[in-house]
Amino acid sequence: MKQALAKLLEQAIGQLQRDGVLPADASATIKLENTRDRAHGDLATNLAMALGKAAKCKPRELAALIIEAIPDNGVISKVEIAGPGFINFFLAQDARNAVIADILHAGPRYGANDDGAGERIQVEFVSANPTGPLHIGHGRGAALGDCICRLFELNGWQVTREFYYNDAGQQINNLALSVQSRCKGLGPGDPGWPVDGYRGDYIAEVAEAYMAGRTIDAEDQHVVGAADPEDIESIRHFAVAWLRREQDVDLQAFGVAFDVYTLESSLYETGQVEQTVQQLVDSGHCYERDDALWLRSTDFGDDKDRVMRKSAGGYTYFVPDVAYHVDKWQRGFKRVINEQGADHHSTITRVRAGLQALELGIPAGWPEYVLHQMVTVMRGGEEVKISKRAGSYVTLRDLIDEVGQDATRYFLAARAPSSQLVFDIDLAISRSNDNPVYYIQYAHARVCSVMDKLAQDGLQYNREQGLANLALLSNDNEKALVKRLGQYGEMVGKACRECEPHLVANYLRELAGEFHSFYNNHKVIIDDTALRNARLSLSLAVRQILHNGLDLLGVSAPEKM
RNA sequence: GCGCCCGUAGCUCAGCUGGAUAGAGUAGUGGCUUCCGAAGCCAUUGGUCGCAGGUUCGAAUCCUGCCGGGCGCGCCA
Repeated sequence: MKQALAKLLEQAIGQLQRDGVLPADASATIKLENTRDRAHGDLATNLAMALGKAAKCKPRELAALIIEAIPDNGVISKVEIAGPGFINFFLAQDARNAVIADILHAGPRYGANDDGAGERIQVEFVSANPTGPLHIGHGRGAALGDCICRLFELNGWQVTREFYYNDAGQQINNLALSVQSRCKGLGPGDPGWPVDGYRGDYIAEVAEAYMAGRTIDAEDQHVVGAADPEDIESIRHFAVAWLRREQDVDLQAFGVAFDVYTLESSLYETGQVEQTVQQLVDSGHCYERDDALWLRSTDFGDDKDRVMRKSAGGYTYFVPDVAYHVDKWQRGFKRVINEQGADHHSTITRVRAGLQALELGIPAGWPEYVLHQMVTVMRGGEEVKISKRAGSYVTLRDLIDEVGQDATRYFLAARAPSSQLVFDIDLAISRSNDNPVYYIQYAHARVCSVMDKLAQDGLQYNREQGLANLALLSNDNEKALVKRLGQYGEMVGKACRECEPHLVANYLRELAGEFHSFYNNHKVIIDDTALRNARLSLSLAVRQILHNGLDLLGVSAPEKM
C-alpha cells in the first residue's frame, strides 16, 4: 500500500520536473509515514516542505501542484494539504480492506517475505559459561536471540542458531576445583576452599553426583562420574557435562533450541587455535614483548594492543574467539549476529581486529553484535544481587516456574535491548493478571470464543460472503483495526532490520487494545448476515496476526484462558 | 581519565534515519455487564522529554558541552 503510493508520488515528481516546476536535479527521498491522528488521513508526506526551496515556492503551493500531478489511481480516496505543507492521503477503503483477505489466505505465513533471499545467517546467543545455571540475564539473551532468529526466518533468511561454550578457560579450572573441594567435604569458607571458588549449592549437587558415579546422558555426551576426588580432569569433564545438561534443560523449558553447539575446547583439539595464531604471526601484526605474544590491534582501531599468549604460557580468551569466528566465516556465513550482554562489549573491537589482521577478506563490520543491557531483579522492593560466586541469584528456571514461560519471554523481549531492564518478580507473580501478555492472549482467546458462540448459535462463518462485504466495515473501530493490520508487514521488516523484537511486542499490544475496543463497541454475531461475516473476517484476521506475532515472540496463543 | 548504553508522567517503559496538540501500561479518580468472556471498555488526573547552547520552516529525536545512573577499560573469561 505504502509502496504503491510512493510510486505514484515518484511519477508526480517526475511530471513536475518535466513541466519545469521542479529543477531536474531536485531530489528528495519520498518519505511516507503512518499518521498518528486519524484526522491526518492514513499516510502523510513532507515532500512539499522538503522540496520547497528547490522549487522556489511555498510548501503549501508546491503541495497543491504535486497533488495535481498524481496520476489517476484506485488507491487514494482523498488528499489534503495540512499544516505547514504536509500532504495527507486518505486511502480508498477497498484498497485498505484487501489486507484482510491477504491475511486469511496466507494464514500462519502472513508477513513472510523474501528480503533475505534464502541467504544463510548465523545467530549466536546465550553462550553462557558452563559454570552454573542460567540466570535472568541469560534469559534476556535467550528471549531476544530466539526472537531475532524467528524474525530473520520470517524475512526469508536461512538461520542457524548457535551456542558457544567457553569450556576451556580459567573459570573452568575454578569450577573443577570447587567441585573437587565439595567432593572432599569442604564448603565455602573452609580452609582449603579455592580462592575464586563457586559457592552455589549446585556445586555440591554436581560433587554428589560425581561421587555417586551417576551418568549424564544427553544428546551429544555420555559421561559417568568417576567418583575419584583426586582425578581433577575427570571432575572437570563431569562438571562441564553436568552443567551443560542443566542449561539445556532450562533452555528447553524456555522454548529455545539450538542447531549447533560449539565447544571452545574443540577449537584447541582441532588445532584451529594454533593455526590462527600462526596465521596472525605470519601476517606481521604480532610482536613479542615481556615474554608475551602481542597482537598489534591498534592497527585496527583498538585503543591498545592485546596479549595473545601470556608470558606464563596459554592464550588469552580472545584468541580462541578469533579462531571461532574464522570457523564461522569458513562455514560460509556472510552474516553473523552475536547477541550478548553489554558487559562483553570490549570484546567486539578485539575480535574484529584479529579477523582483520588475518586478511581473509572479512568485512570490517563482521560479525554484527546485538548487545543487551543488564537486567535488574527486584523482589520484595529490593534489588536481588546476581552473583554466581556468592551463590545468590535468580535462575532462569526459578523465573519460568514462578512467572511462566509466556510472561517471562514477553517481559524479556518487550524492551529495547539497549535499555536496562527492571524485572519485578513480585509484580510478575502477584499481579500476573495485569501482565500485558495476558491482555494480548485474551484478545486472541476472545476471537476463539466468538467462533465458539457462533457454532453454538447454529451459525457458520462464510468467508466468501465476508470478504465480499468488507466495504460494510465502516465504523472507527473497524477502520483502526484494518489500518493496524496493514502495518504488520512493515513492522516485521523493521523489527528484523533493526534486530528489535520489542517492536513486535508493542505492535501486538496496540492491535489487542484496538480489538478489545472494537469488541466492546460492536457485536460480531448479529442478524445482518453480510455485516456479520465481514466482522468475522476482520476478527479472524486479527486473531491470525495475534497468533503470528505471539509466535514470533515465542509466546503461546491460547484459545481459552 | 577513556569507551559504550541510558536519562520522557509517581513507577515500568514506547516514541529517537527531525515533522502537525509528547504516548502506553501501572498507580489514582469517576463511570460501563438482563446483550458474542469485565483477564475487558469509556472518561479523567498526571510531563520544564536531565540541563544549557547550536543546526532549521520545524528538535524528545541531529551536533557540542555539562549533570546524573549503568557497564566495560587484566598477561580474567
